[in-house]
Amino acid sequence: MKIENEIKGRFRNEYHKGIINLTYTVNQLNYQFVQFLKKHGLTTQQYNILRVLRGFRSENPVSISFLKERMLDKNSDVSRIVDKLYDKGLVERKENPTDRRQKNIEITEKGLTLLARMDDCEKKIDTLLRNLTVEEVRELNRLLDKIRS
Amino acid sequence: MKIENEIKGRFRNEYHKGIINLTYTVNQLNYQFVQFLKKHGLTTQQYNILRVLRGFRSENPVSISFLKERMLDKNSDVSRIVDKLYDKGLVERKENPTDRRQKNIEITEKGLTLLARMDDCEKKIDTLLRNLTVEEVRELNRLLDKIRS
DNA sequence: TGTAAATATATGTAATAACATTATATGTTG
DNA sequence: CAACATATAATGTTATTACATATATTTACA
Repeated sequence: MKIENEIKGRFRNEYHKGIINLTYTVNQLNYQFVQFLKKHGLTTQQYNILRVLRGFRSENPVSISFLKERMLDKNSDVSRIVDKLYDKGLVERKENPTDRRQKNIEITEKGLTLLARMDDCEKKIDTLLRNLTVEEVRELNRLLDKIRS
Repeated sequence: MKIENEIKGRFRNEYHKGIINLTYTVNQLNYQFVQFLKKHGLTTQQYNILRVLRGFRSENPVSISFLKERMLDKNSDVSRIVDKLYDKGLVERKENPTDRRQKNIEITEKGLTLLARMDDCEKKIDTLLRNLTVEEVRELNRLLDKIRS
């Protein structure tokens, strides 16, 4: 549906409509995904961190700031998000012996098992934009990159 | 910058990249705007509600649920957002005599004065997508509408 | 070496969001 | 009209976020 009708708004111009449309669409997509993750007892940020940990588990153990760099929101309170995951037994947290300021964070077996059960989440993510053709998604990515350039 | 480099991520496919790119870009745009509004002591939601109230002030007074329908996030806790605006003297809140379940919310003179001082906010909004041409914004809007269709 | 600066993480706190529940009012239907 | 359903807003509660500050460690360098 056109954004004008969905939020019953009045727009000054195409740029104004664009920014509202972006926000509204992302809110809506995010809501779907949050509900999905909730079934597994995770927040979006917790899920993202688990995935990064799995992605790097064969390499060196990673620090809090390493995780932070990979978060969509650079202000994320990774320390406390990891805390939550630790409480659930999904990650291990040890002092880094070579730099005792840092912590080595690793995903546990329990964490890996949970992610495995959640593989449908990834499928879900890839279907959120299913109404677009590949070319359209490519064009969307180009436009988004340009917005931030 | 390309999204791959900004979040140091690895994407399964164009669709996956698209959803991450959307989220990341909106987060970034939103952050800019939040910092901007903060100077005036308002949150995004408070600002949006004030603008709707100004937009409709010549018509009938509006209810909490009317405001809710016009929020980008349909789950917004409008009751308490209006509370904050009321505490600041920016809105008036009266019982609706024809349906006492409802409240009539109106923007005050003080609220209007604040919005007038904030007109640069609207200019700011219209520049957030300045890197795109009008045609590109139009295409962006088309793609976003299609995502939600 | 001693001291200041920088780095990595954790904590405190107040504001906000998410979700369920409650309170009041109105609408509907037998 | 009584009983129940629905609508509207407010409240309670818990978790999360944002931002500032604290603590511990390492680095730089006079």
